Amino acid sequence: MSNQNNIILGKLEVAGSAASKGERCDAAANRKLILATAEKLFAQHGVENVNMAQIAQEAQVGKGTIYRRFANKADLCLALMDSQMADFQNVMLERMRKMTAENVTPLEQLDQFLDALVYFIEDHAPLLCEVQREGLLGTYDLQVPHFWLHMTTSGLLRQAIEVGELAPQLDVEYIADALLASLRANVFRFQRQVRGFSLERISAGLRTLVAGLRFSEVE
Amino acid sequence: MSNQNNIILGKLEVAGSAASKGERCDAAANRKLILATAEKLFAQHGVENVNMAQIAQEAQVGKGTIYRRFANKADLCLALMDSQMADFQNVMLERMRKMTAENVTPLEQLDQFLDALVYFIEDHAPLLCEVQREGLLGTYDLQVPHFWLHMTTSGLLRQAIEVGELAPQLDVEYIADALLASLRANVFRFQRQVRGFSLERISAGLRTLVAGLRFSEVE
DNA sequence: AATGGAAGTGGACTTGAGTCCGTTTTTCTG
DNA sequence: CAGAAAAACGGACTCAAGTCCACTTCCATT
Repeated sequence: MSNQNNIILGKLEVAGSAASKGERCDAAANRKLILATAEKLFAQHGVENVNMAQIAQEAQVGKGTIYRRFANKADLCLALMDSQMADFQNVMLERMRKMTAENVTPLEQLDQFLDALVYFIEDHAPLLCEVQREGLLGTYDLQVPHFWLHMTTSGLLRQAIEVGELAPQLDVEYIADALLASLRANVFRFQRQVRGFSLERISAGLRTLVAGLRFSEVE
Repeated sequence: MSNQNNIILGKLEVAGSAASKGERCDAAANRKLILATAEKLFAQHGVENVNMAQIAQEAQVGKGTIYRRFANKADLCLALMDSQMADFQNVMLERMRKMTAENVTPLEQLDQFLDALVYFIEDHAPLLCEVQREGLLGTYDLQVPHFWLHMTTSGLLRQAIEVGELAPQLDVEYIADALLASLRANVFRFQRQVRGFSLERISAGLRTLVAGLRFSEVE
Protein backbone atom coordinates (compact mmCIF):
# COMPACT_ATOMS: atom_id res chain seq x y z
CA MET A 1 0.00 0.00 0.00
CA SER A 2 2.03 2.87 -1.21
CA ASN A 3 -0.46 5.68 -1.38
CA GLN A 4 -1.45 6.88 1.99
CA ASN A 5 -4.09 9.12 0.54
CA ASN A 6 -6.06 11.42 2.74
CA ILE A 7 -9.25 13.17 2.10
CA ILE A 8 -8.95 16.70 3.28
CA LEU A 9 -11.86 19.05 3.04
CA GLY A 10 -13.30 17.18 0.12
CA LYS A 11 -10.01 17.46 -1.64
CA LEU A 12 -7.68 14.66 -2.38
CA GLU A 13 -4.16 14.33 -1.13
CA VAL A 14 -2.74 12.24 -3.89
CA ALA A 15 -0.07 9.58 -3.84
CA GLY A 16 2.60 11.49 -5.69
CA SER A 17 2.91 13.91 -2.85
CA ALA A 18 3.22 11.10 -0.34
CA ALA A 19 6.53 10.42 -2.04
CA SER A 20 8.25 13.28 -0.27
CA LYS A 21 7.23 12.23 3.21
CA GLY A 22 9.99 10.36 5.01
CA GLU A 23 11.24 8.44 2.00
CA ARG A 24 14.89 7.68 1.73
CA CYS A 25 16.36 9.59 -1.14
CA ASP A 26 17.63 6.60 -3.09
CA ALA A 27 14.12 5.22 -2.78
CA ALA A 28 12.61 8.45 -4.01
CA ALA A 29 14.92 8.38 -6.99
CA ASN A 30 13.89 4.83 -7.77
CA ARG A 31 10.22 5.72 -7.50
CA LYS A 32 10.68 8.44 -10.10
CA LEU A 33 12.73 6.13 -12.27
CA ILE A 34 10.08 3.43 -12.11
CA LEU A 35 7.28 5.83 -12.91
CA ALA A 36 9.20 7.29 -15.81
CA THR A 37 10.06 3.87 -17.17
CA ALA A 38 6.50 2.61 -16.80
CA GLU A 39 5.16 5.68 -18.53
CA LYS A 40 7.55 5.19 -21.41
CA LEU A 41 6.79 1.50 -21.83
CA PHE A 42 3.05 2.04 -21.48
CA ALA A 43 3.18 4.69 -24.17
CA GLN A 44 5.19 2.41 -26.41
CA HIS A 45 3.29 -0.85 -26.05
CA GLY A 46 0.03 -0.08 -24.27
CA VAL A 47 -0.69 -0.62 -20.59
CA GLU A 48 -2.00 -4.15 -21.00
CA ASN A 49 1.04 -5.32 -22.95
CA VAL A 50 3.61 -4.31 -20.40
CA ASN A 51 4.33 -6.48 -17.39
CA MET A 52 6.02 -5.67 -14.16
CA ALA A 53 9.13 -7.69 -14.99
CA GLN A 54 9.65 -5.63 -18.14
CA ILE A 55 9.37 -2.41 -16.20
CA ALA A 56 11.84 -3.72 -13.64
CA GLN A 57 14.29 -4.81 -16.30
CA GLU A 58 14.04 -1.61 -18.30
CA ALA A 59 14.46 0.44 -15.15
CA GLN A 60 17.42 -1.74 -14.12
CA VAL A 61 15.77 -2.47 -10.86
CA GLY A 62 14.55 -5.59 -9.08
CA LYS A 63 10.92 -6.54 -9.22
CA GLY A 64 10.82 -6.35 -5.44
CA THR A 65 11.79 -2.71 -5.63
CA ILE A 66 8.75 -1.89 -7.71
CA TYR A 67 6.49 -3.72 -5.32
CA ARG A 68 8.01 -1.91 -2.36
CA ARG A 69 6.85 1.37 -3.86
CA PHE A 70 3.61 0.27 -5.48
CA ALA A 71 1.19 -2.27 -4.10
CA ASN A 72 0.45 -3.66 -7.56
CA LYS A 73 0.11 -2.73 -11.18
CA ALA A 74 -3.12 -0.87 -10.54
CA ASP A 75 -1.48 1.21 -7.86
CA LEU A 76 1.36 2.02 -10.18
CA CYS A 77 -1.11 3.15 -12.82
CA LEU A 78 -2.91 5.26 -10.29
CA ALA A 79 0.35 6.92 -9.35
CA LEU A 80 0.93 7.75 -13.01
CA MET A 81 -2.33 9.67 -13.09
CA ASP A 82 -1.84 11.38 -9.78
CA SER A 83 -0.91 14.81 -10.91
CA GLN A 84 -3.48 14.88 -13.66
CA MET A 85 -6.14 13.74 -11.27
CA ALA A 86 -5.18 16.39 -8.81
CA ASP A 87 -5.34 18.94 -11.60
CA PHE A 88 -8.76 17.75 -12.63
CA GLN A 89 -9.98 18.02 -9.08
CA ASN A 90 -8.57 21.47 -8.59
CA VAL A 91 -9.95 22.73 -11.86
CA MET A 92 -13.38 21.31 -11.14
CA LEU A 93 -13.46 22.57 -7.58
CA GLU A 94 -12.50 25.99 -8.78
CA ARG A 95 -14.99 25.93 -11.62
CA MET A 96 -17.76 24.88 -9.28
CA ARG A 97 -16.85 27.57 -6.81
CA LYS A 98 -17.07 30.11 -9.59
CA MET A 99 -20.38 28.74 -10.82
CA THR A 100 -21.83 28.89 -7.35
CA ALA A 101 -20.78 32.50 -7.15
CA GLU A 102 -22.53 33.16 -10.43
CA ASN A 103 -25.68 31.45 -9.20
CA VAL A 104 -25.42 28.52 -11.53
CA THR A 105 -27.71 25.90 -10.01
CA PRO A 106 -26.31 22.70 -8.52
CA LEU A 107 -27.89 20.54 -11.19
CA GLU A 108 -26.31 22.62 -13.91
CA GLN A 109 -23.02 22.29 -12.09
CA LEU A 110 -23.49 18.55 -12.03
CA ASP A 111 -24.00 18.59 -15.78
CA GLN A 112 -20.75 20.44 -16.21
CA PHE A 113 -18.99 18.12 -13.83
CA LEU A 114 -20.14 14.96 -15.55
CA ASP A 115 -19.35 16.36 -18.95
CA ALA A 116 -15.81 17.21 -17.91
CA LEU A 117 -15.49 13.80 -16.33
CA VAL A 118 -16.37 12.09 -19.58
CA TYR A 119 -13.50 13.83 -21.30
CA PHE A 120 -11.15 13.07 -18.45
CA ILE A 121 -12.01 9.39 -18.62
CA GLU A 122 -11.50 9.34 -22.35
CA ASP A 123 -8.00 10.65 -21.83
CA HIS A 124 -7.13 8.07 -19.23
CA ALA A 125 -9.20 5.06 -20.20
CA PRO A 126 -6.33 2.57 -20.45
CA LEU A 127 -4.84 3.43 -17.08
CA LEU A 128 -8.27 3.66 -15.49
CA CYS A 129 -9.14 0.23 -16.81
CA GLU A 130 -6.16 -1.18 -15.00
CA VAL A 131 -6.90 0.79 -11.83
CA GLN A 132 -10.49 -0.40 -11.76
CA ARG A 133 -9.67 -3.97 -12.75
CA GLU A 134 -10.22 -5.35 -9.28
CA GLY A 135 -13.68 -3.86 -9.13
CA LEU A 136 -14.82 -1.70 -6.25
CA LEU A 137 -14.05 -4.14 -3.49
CA GLY A 138 -10.29 -4.04 -3.83
CA THR A 139 -7.73 -2.11 -1.85
CA TYR A 140 -9.02 1.00 -0.18
CA ASP A 141 -6.36 3.16 -1.79
CA LEU A 142 -7.44 2.36 -5.28
CA GLN A 143 -10.96 3.47 -4.50
CA VAL A 144 -9.98 6.95 -3.46
CA PRO A 145 -10.73 8.41 -6.88
CA HIS A 146 -14.13 6.78 -6.86
CA PHE A 147 -14.87 8.12 -3.41
CA TRP A 148 -14.02 11.60 -4.48
CA LEU A 149 -16.27 11.36 -7.50
CA HIS A 150 -19.05 9.99 -5.38
CA MET A 151 -18.63 12.67 -2.79
CA THR A 152 -18.70 15.42 -5.37
CA THR A 153 -21.68 13.99 -7.21
CA SER A 154 -23.74 13.28 -4.14
CA GLY A 155 -22.78 16.67 -2.76
CA LEU A 156 -24.17 18.42 -5.80
CA LEU A 157 -27.30 16.30 -5.68
CA ARG A 158 -27.84 17.27 -2.06
CA GLN A 159 -27.37 20.92 -2.89
CA ALA A 160 -29.89 20.49 -5.67
CA ILE A 161 -32.37 19.18 -3.13
CA GLU A 162 -31.78 22.12 -0.84
CA VAL A 163 -32.36 24.52 -3.70
CA GLY A 164 -35.51 22.68 -4.68
CA GLU A 165 -34.26 21.35 -7.98
CA LEU A 166 -34.67 17.79 -6.79
CA ALA A 167 -37.24 16.05 -4.61
CA PRO A 168 -36.04 15.76 -1.02
CA GLN A 169 -36.73 12.06 -0.80
CA LEU A 170 -34.32 11.31 -3.63
CA ASP A 171 -31.85 8.56 -2.78
CA VAL A 172 -28.78 10.64 -3.33
CA GLU A 173 -26.32 7.95 -2.33
CA TYR A 174 -27.73 5.46 -4.75
CA ILE A 175 -28.19 7.85 -7.64
CA ALA A 176 -24.62 9.06 -7.40
CA ASP A 177 -23.37 5.48 -7.51
CA ALA A 178 -25.60 4.60 -10.42
CA LEU A 179 -24.58 7.61 -12.50
CA LEU A 180 -20.91 6.91 -11.89
CA ALA A 181 -21.36 3.22 -12.63
CA SER A 182 -21.96 4.04 -16.25
CA LEU A 183 -18.60 5.80 -16.31
CA ARG A 184 -16.57 2.87 -15.03
CA ALA A 185 -13.66 2.49 -17.39
CA ASN A 186 -14.65 -0.86 -18.84
CA VAL A 187 -18.23 0.20 -19.53
CA PHE A 188 -16.97 3.43 -21.01
CA ARG A 189 -14.51 1.61 -23.24
CA PHE A 190 -17.23 -0.72 -24.41
CA GLN A 191 -19.48 2.18 -25.30
CA ARG A 192 -16.69 3.89 -27.16
CA GLN A 193 -15.19 0.92 -28.97
CA VAL A 194 -18.04 -1.51 -29.49
CA ARG A 195 -21.07 0.76 -29.54
CA GLY A 196 -19.13 3.52 -31.20
CA PHE A 197 -20.70 6.23 -29.06
CA SER A 198 -19.13 9.66 -29.30
CA LEU A 199 -18.07 11.54 -26.19
CA GLU A 200 -20.85 14.03 -26.81
CA ARG A 201 -23.38 11.25 -26.97
CA ILE A 202 -22.22 9.69 -23.72
CA SER A 203 -22.21 13.03 -21.98
CA ALA A 204 -25.62 13.93 -23.33
CA GLY A 205 -27.08 10.56 -22.38
CA LEU A 206 -25.80 10.84 -18.88
CA ARG A 207 -27.19 14.33 -18.53
CA THR A 208 -30.55 13.09 -19.75
CA LEU A 209 -30.64 10.80 -16.76
CA VAL A 210 -29.80 13.69 -14.47
CA ALA A 211 -32.39 15.91 -16.09
CA GLY A 212 -35.01 13.25 -15.48
CA LEU A 213 -34.50 13.56 -11.76
CA ARG A 214 -35.71 17.16 -11.75
CA PHE A 215 -38.48 17.88 -9.35
CA SER A 216 -41.80 17.52 -11.09
CA GLU A 217 -43.94 14.63 -10.00
CA VAL A 218 -43.45 13.60 -6.37
CA GLU A 219 -45.12 10.33 -7.45
CA MET B 1 -14.96 -21.02 -27.03
CA SER B 2 -17.30 -23.66 -25.79
CA ASN B 3 -20.65 -21.93 -25.96
CA GLN B 4 -21.86 -21.47 -29.47
CA ASN B 5 -24.77 -19.37 -28.31
CA ASN B 6 -27.34 -18.17 -30.73
CA ILE B 7 -29.84 -15.45 -30.40
CA ILE B 8 -33.13 -16.64 -31.74
CA LEU B 9 -36.14 -14.39 -31.82
CA GLY B 10 -34.86 -12.39 -28.90
CA LYS B 11 -34.47 -15.55 -26.94
CA LEU B 12 -31.25 -17.07 -25.93
CA GLU B 13 -29.99 -20.47 -26.92
CA VAL B 14 -27.82 -21.21 -23.94
CA ALA B 15 -24.60 -23.14 -23.71
CA GLY B 16 -25.92 -26.10 -21.76
CA SER B 17 -28.03 -27.14 -24.68
CA ALA B 18 -25.09 -26.86 -27.04
CA ALA B 19 -23.64 -29.74 -25.04
CA SER B 20 -25.79 -32.29 -26.77
CA LYS B 21 -24.85 -31.26 -30.26
CA GLY B 22 -22.18 -33.51 -31.76
CA GLU B 23 -20.26 -34.09 -28.56
CA ARG B 24 -18.72 -37.46 -27.99
CA CYS B 25 -20.44 -39.17 -25.12
CA ASP B 26 -17.37 -39.59 -22.95
CA ALA B 27 -16.81 -35.89 -23.42
CA ALA B 28 -20.38 -35.12 -22.48
CA ALA B 29 -19.97 -37.18 -19.34
CA ASN B 30 -16.83 -35.27 -18.45
CA ARG B 31 -18.55 -31.96 -19.03
CA LYS B 32 -21.24 -32.92 -16.56
CA LEU B 33 -18.66 -34.22 -14.14
CA ILE B 34 -16.68 -31.01 -14.33
CA LEU B 35 -19.74 -28.84 -13.86
CA ALA B 36 -20.90 -30.90 -10.90
CA THR B 37 -17.46 -30.81 -9.32
CA ALA B 38 -17.09 -27.09 -9.86
CA GLU B 39 -20.51 -26.45 -8.40
CA LYS B 40 -19.65 -28.48 -5.32
CA LEU B 41 -16.29 -26.81 -4.77
CA PHE B 42 -17.69 -23.35 -5.40
CA ALA B 43 -20.42 -23.97 -2.87
CA GLN B 44 -17.89 -25.25 -0.36
CA HIS B 45 -15.18 -22.62 -0.67
CA GLY B 46 -16.56 -19.76 -2.73
CA VAL B 47 -15.96 -19.12 -6.40
CA GLU B 48 -12.88 -16.97 -5.89
CA ASN B 49 -11.16 -19.52 -3.68
CA VAL B 50 -11.32 -22.39 -6.10
CA ASN B 51 -8.85 -22.72 -8.93
CA MET B 52 -8.98 -24.73 -12.08
CA ALA B 53 -6.34 -27.21 -10.91
CA GLN B 54 -8.43 -28.03 -7.87
CA ILE B 55 -11.48 -28.66 -9.98
CA ALA B 56 -9.44 -30.87 -12.27
CA GLN B 57 -7.98 -32.83 -9.40
CA GLU B 58 -11.28 -33.26 -7.59
CA ALA B 59 -12.95 -34.35 -10.82
CA GLN B 60 -10.04 -36.73 -11.50
CA VAL B 61 -9.48 -35.13 -14.85
CA GLY B 62 -6.64 -33.28 -16.52
CA LYS B 63 -6.61 -29.51 -16.60
CA GLY B 64 -6.56 -29.69 -20.39
CA THR B 65 -9.86 -31.49 -20.31
CA ILE B 66 -11.53 -28.63 -18.50
CA TYR B 67 -10.14 -26.13 -20.95
CA ARG B 68 -11.33 -28.18 -23.91
CA ARG B 69 -14.91 -27.78 -22.69
CA PHE B 70 -14.71 -24.31 -21.22
CA ALA B 71 -12.73 -21.43 -22.60
CA ASN B 72 -11.80 -20.20 -19.13
CA LYS B 73 -13.05 -19.90 -15.61
CA ALA B 74 -15.59 -17.25 -16.58
CA ASP B 75 -17.01 -19.50 -19.27
CA LEU B 76 -17.28 -22.34 -16.79
CA CYS B 77 -19.16 -20.08 -14.40
CA LEU B 78 -21.47 -18.98 -17.17
CA ALA B 79 -22.22 -22.61 -17.97
CA LEU B 80 -23.13 -23.16 -14.33
CA MET B 81 -25.79 -20.48 -14.59
CA ASP B 82 -27.11 -21.56 -17.94
CA SER B 83 -30.29 -23.24 -16.93
CA GLN B 84 -31.16 -20.61 -14.38
CA MET B 85 -30.53 -17.89 -16.88
CA ALA B 86 -32.71 -19.59 -19.41
CA ASP B 87 -35.40 -19.92 -16.77
CA PHE B 88 -35.14 -16.27 -15.91
CA GLN B 89 -35.47 -15.33 -19.55
CA ASN B 90 -38.44 -17.57 -20.12
CA VAL B 91 -40.20 -16.37 -17.01
CA MET B 92 -39.60 -12.74 -17.89
CA LEU B 93 -40.62 -13.16 -21.51
CA GLU B 94 -43.79 -14.86 -20.42
CA ARG B 95 -44.52 -12.29 -17.76
CA MET B 96 -44.01 -9.47 -20.23
CA ARG B 97 -46.24 -11.14 -22.77
CA LYS B 98 -48.94 -11.40 -20.13
CA MET B 99 -48.49 -7.80 -19.06
CA THR B 100 -48.74 -6.61 -22.62
CA ALA B 101 -51.99 -8.53 -22.94
CA GLU B 102 -53.27 -6.81 -19.82
CA ASN B 103 -52.28 -3.41 -21.16
CA VAL B 104 -49.52 -2.83 -18.67
CA THR B 105 -47.45 -0.04 -20.19
CA PRO B 106 -43.90 -0.70 -21.42
CA LEU B 107 -42.37 1.49 -18.75
CA GLU B 108 -44.18 -0.41 -16.04
CA GLN B 109 -42.94 -3.60 -17.63
CA LEU B 110 -39.43 -2.24 -17.53
CA ASP B 111 -39.84 -1.56 -13.82
CA GLN B 112 -40.88 -5.15 -13.28
CA PHE B 113 -38.05 -6.39 -15.41
CA LEU B 114 -35.37 -4.42 -13.61
CA ASP B 115 -36.78 -5.35 -10.25
CA ALA B 116 -36.67 -9.04 -11.09
CA LEU B 117 -33.18 -8.59 -12.47
CA VAL B 118 -31.96 -7.15 -9.20
CA TYR B 119 -33.07 -10.28 -7.38
CA PHE B 120 -31.58 -12.50 -10.03
CA ILE B 121 -28.23 -10.76 -9.74
CA GLU B 122 -28.30 -11.05 -5.98
CA ASP B 123 -28.70 -14.79 -6.32
CA HIS B 124 -25.81 -15.12 -8.72
CA ALA B 125 -23.47 -12.33 -7.74
CA PRO B 126 -20.39 -14.48 -7.14
CA LEU B 127 -20.63 -16.31 -10.45
CA LEU B 128 -21.56 -13.13 -12.28
CA CYS B 129 -18.55 -11.37 -10.85
CA GLU B 130 -16.35 -14.00 -12.36
CA VAL B 131 -18.20 -13.95 -15.68
CA GLN B 132 -17.90 -10.19 -15.94
CA ARG B 133 -14.32 -10.06 -14.70
CA GLU B 134 -12.88 -9.35 -18.13
CA GLY B 135 -15.13 -6.38 -18.60
CA LEU B 136 -17.31 -5.95 -21.64
CA LEU B 137 -14.58 -6.26 -24.22
CA GLY B 138 -13.80 -9.91 -23.65
CA THR B 139 -14.91 -12.96 -25.53
CA TYR B 140 -18.12 -12.56 -27.45
CA ASP B 141 -19.68 -15.58 -25.79
CA LEU B 142 -19.40 -14.15 -22.33
CA GLN B 143 -21.28 -11.06 -23.42
CA VAL B 144 -24.34 -12.93 -24.57
CA PRO B 145 -26.17 -12.37 -21.29
CA HIS B 146 -25.42 -8.68 -21.45
CA PHE B 147 -26.65 -8.48 -25.00
CA TRP B 148 -29.90 -10.11 -24.07
CA LEU B 149 -30.41 -7.69 -21.19
CA HIS B 150 -29.62 -4.79 -23.42
CA MET B 151 -31.95 -5.99 -26.12
CA THR B 152 -34.80 -6.43 -23.70
CA THR B 153 -34.24 -3.12 -21.98
CA SER B 154 -33.85 -1.11 -25.14
CA GLY B 155 -36.83 -2.93 -26.62
CA LEU B 156 -39.05 -1.85 -23.78
CA LEU B 157 -37.75 1.68 -23.98
CA ARG B 158 -38.59 1.78 -27.67
CA GLN B 159 -42.06 0.49 -27.02
CA ALA B 160 -42.44 3.15 -24.37
CA ILE B 161 -41.60 5.74 -27.00
CA GLU B 162 -44.15 4.35 -29.40
CA VAL B 163 -46.81 4.46 -26.72
CA GLY B 164 -45.87 8.01 -25.85
CA GLU B 165 -44.48 7.30 -22.40
CA LEU B 166 -41.06 8.52 -23.45
CA ALA B 167 -39.86 11.31 -25.68
CA PRO B 168 -39.05 10.04 -29.17
CA GLN B 169 -35.60 11.60 -29.23
CA LEU B 170 -34.47 9.59 -26.23
CA ASP B 171 -31.15 7.85 -26.78
CA VAL B 172 -32.48 4.37 -26.15
CA GLU B 173 -29.20 2.60 -26.82
CA TYR B 174 -27.29 4.69 -24.39
CA ILE B 175 -29.90 4.71 -21.66
CA ALA B 176 -30.19 0.93 -21.74
CA ASP B 177 -26.44 0.61 -21.35
CA ALA B 178 -26.31 3.13 -18.54
CA LEU B 179 -29.12 1.52 -16.58
CA LEU B 180 -27.52 -1.89 -16.90
CA ALA B 181 -24.10 -0.52 -15.99
CA SER B 182 -25.29 0.05 -12.47
CA LEU B 183 -26.19 -3.62 -12.27
CA ARG B 184 -22.77 -4.94 -13.26
CA ALA B 185 -21.86 -7.53 -10.70
CA ASN B 186 -18.95 -5.68 -9.14
CA VAL B 187 -20.89 -2.44 -8.77
CA PHE B 188 -23.80 -4.37 -7.38
CA ARG B 189 -21.60 -6.19 -4.88
CA PHE B 190 -20.07 -2.93 -3.79
CA GLN B 191 -23.49 -1.42 -3.20
CA ARG B 192 -24.60 -4.44 -1.23
CA GLN B 193 -21.48 -5.07 0.82
CA VAL B 194 -19.86 -1.69 1.27
CA ARG B 195 -22.77 0.70 1.00
CA GLY B 196 -25.10 -1.78 2.64
CA PHE B 197 -27.95 -1.03 0.25
CA SER B 198 -30.91 -3.39 0.41
CA LEU B 199 -32.26 -5.03 -2.71
CA GLU B 200 -35.39 -2.93 -2.41
CA ARG B 201 -33.31 0.21 -2.26
CA ILE B 202 -31.31 -0.70 -5.34
CA SER B 203 -34.42 -1.62 -7.25
CA ALA B 204 -36.21 1.53 -6.18
CA GLY B 205 -33.24 3.73 -7.04
CA LEU B 206 -32.96 2.24 -10.47
CA ARG B 207 -36.65 2.72 -11.09
CA THR B 208 -36.34 6.32 -10.02
CA LEU B 209 -33.95 6.82 -12.89
CA VAL B 210 -36.40 5.19 -15.26
CA ALA B 211 -39.28 7.23 -13.91
CA GLY B 212 -37.30 10.38 -14.56
CA LEU B 213 -37.25 9.64 -18.26
CA ARG B 214 -41.03 9.91 -18.53
CA PHE B 215 -42.24 12.30 -21.13
CA SER B 216 -42.83 15.69 -19.58
CA GLU B 217 -40.46 18.42 -20.68
CA VAL B 218 -39.14 17.95 -24.21
CA GLU B 219 -36.46 20.45 -23.11
C1' DA C 1 -14.30 -57.00 -36.11
C1' DA C 2 -10.73 -54.24 -37.78
C1' DT C 3 -9.18 -49.71 -38.54
C1' DG C 4 -8.05 -44.88 -39.29
C1' DG C 5 -8.75 -40.48 -38.23
C1' DA C 6 -11.38 -37.18 -35.49
C1' DA C 7 -12.26 -36.06 -30.88
C1' DG C 8 -10.80 -36.11 -26.39
C1' DT C 9 -7.30 -36.40 -22.58
C1' DG C 10 -3.62 -35.37 -19.11
C1' DG C 11 -0.18 -33.04 -17.32
C1' DA C 12 4.13 -30.60 -18.21
C1' DC C 13 4.99 -26.05 -19.62
C1' DT C 14 4.63 -20.92 -20.20
C1' DT C 15 3.45 -16.54 -18.52
C1' DG C 16 2.61 -12.86 -15.42
C1' DA C 17 1.39 -11.26 -10.77
C1' DG C 18 2.85 -10.79 -6.48
C1' DT C 19 5.78 -12.59 -2.13
C1' DC C 20 9.92 -13.58 0.54
C1' DC C 21 14.10 -13.05 2.46
C1' DG C 22 19.21 -12.78 2.55
C1' DT C 23 22.15 -8.89 1.17
C1' DT C 24 23.30 -3.97 0.55
C1' DT C 25 22.75 0.95 1.25
C1' DT C 26 21.50 4.86 3.79
C1' DT C 27 21.11 7.49 7.67
C1' DC C 28 21.09 8.31 12.48
C1' DT C 29 23.65 8.43 16.81
C1' DG C 30 27.53 8.89 19.67
C1' DC D 1 33.78 8.77 11.50
C1' DA D 2 32.37 4.17 13.32
C1' DG D 3 28.78 1.14 14.03
C1' DA D 4 24.27 -0.37 14.11
C1' DA D 5 19.39 -0.12 13.08
C1' DA D 6 16.21 0.89 9.57
C1' DA D 7 15.07 1.08 4.98
C1' DA D 8 15.63 -0.44 0.50
C1' DC D 9 17.09 -3.87 -2.87
C1' DG D 10 17.00 -7.79 -6.15
C1' DG D 11 15.87 -11.83 -7.93
C1' DA D 12 14.49 -16.52 -6.91
C1' DC D 13 10.17 -18.41 -5.63
C1' DT D 14 5.07 -19.36 -5.31
C1' DC D 15 0.65 -19.51 -7.21
C1' DA D 16 -2.97 -19.59 -10.63
C1' DA D 17 -4.45 -19.11 -15.44
C1' DG D 18 -4.24 -20.76 -19.62
C1' DT D 19 -1.51 -23.35 -23.70
C1' DC D 20 0.51 -27.24 -25.99
C1' DC D 21 1.09 -31.58 -27.70
C1' DA D 22 2.13 -36.56 -27.51
C1' DC D 23 -0.89 -40.09 -26.44
C1' DT D 24 -5.51 -42.49 -25.93
C1' DT D 25 -10.33 -43.40 -26.88
C1' DC D 26 -14.32 -43.50 -29.57
C1' DC D 27 -17.04 -44.65 -33.41
C1' DA D 28 -18.23 -44.56 -38.48
C1' DT D 29 -16.97 -47.12 -42.21
C1' DT D 30 -15.93 -51.19 -44.40
